[in-house]
Amino acid sequence: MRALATTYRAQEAPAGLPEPLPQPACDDLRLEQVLAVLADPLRLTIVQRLLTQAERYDHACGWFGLDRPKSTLTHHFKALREAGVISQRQYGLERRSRVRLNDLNARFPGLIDLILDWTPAT
Amino acid sequence: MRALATTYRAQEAPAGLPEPLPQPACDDLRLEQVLAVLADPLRLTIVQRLLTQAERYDHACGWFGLDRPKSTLTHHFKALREAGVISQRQYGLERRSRVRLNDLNARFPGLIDLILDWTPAT
DNA sequence: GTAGTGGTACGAGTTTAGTCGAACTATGGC
DNA sequence: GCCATAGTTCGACTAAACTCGTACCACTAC
Repeated sequence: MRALATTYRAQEAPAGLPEPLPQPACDDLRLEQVLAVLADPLRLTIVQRLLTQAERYDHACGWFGLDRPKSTLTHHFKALREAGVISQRQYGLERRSRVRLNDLNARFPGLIDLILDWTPAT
Repeated sequence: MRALATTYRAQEAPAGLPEPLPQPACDDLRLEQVLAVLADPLRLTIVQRLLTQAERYDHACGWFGLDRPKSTLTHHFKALREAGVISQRQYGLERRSRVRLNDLNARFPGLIDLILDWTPAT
């Protein structure tokens, strides 16, 4: 599965998109915070699915089909965004997420491969 | 600093050493647990120092010069060992630690480089 | 207008993690 | 035996995190 990390295209945001919600700059990403936010299985699932199954540009949190209340999902997506792992843009009603691939590869090379190789506990 | 990860010799334990304290097998290492245990700055410091400054085989926890009570250090070393990041052997009075380099590189390639590249927050 | 949708914000309950003091064990030197 | 040393274990406190219900907001369709 690791080959995906390198073949996964570093998607550039098309022009005219909504601005991303507030997020830490690439230089401000902290390894300990990124690790902490990825230590949760649910968040690891979210990021892995974004990496492997996001065909289009990005996805709203309903797309993941996670069986949790909305307030729980909001909590986890916010944690991922505040740690700098994902960015989110507002599209009318929906708030769509994508992995900050370029920034993560620049700051923490190899991290994406670790996420791709992960398999949830049985 | 990243070059160290590949040049760092994968030390084999000499024969006749004390057995390691109980620790998870290589195949049982869980990424989410390893990330959780590395999300703490103090533990990240411990592992990084073991990787970069351990000249001999391994080191007791007093060697690190960490300004914390012994019970706190015991807690963190135990967390690292139970997550599979370090192994510990009893040498008379001392309990010496080393990073499980071979196992970590086998299961989570690239992780060691992330630890080596880390710089503590100012 | 109303209703439905995608999501946030707040707050509470529960759990987990970090910190540390005090008491304890085990080893080695004398 | 005594004493110092290296570390553990226990318990308590505190802080943080996860979960989730409720209320709320913004937008769209009708």
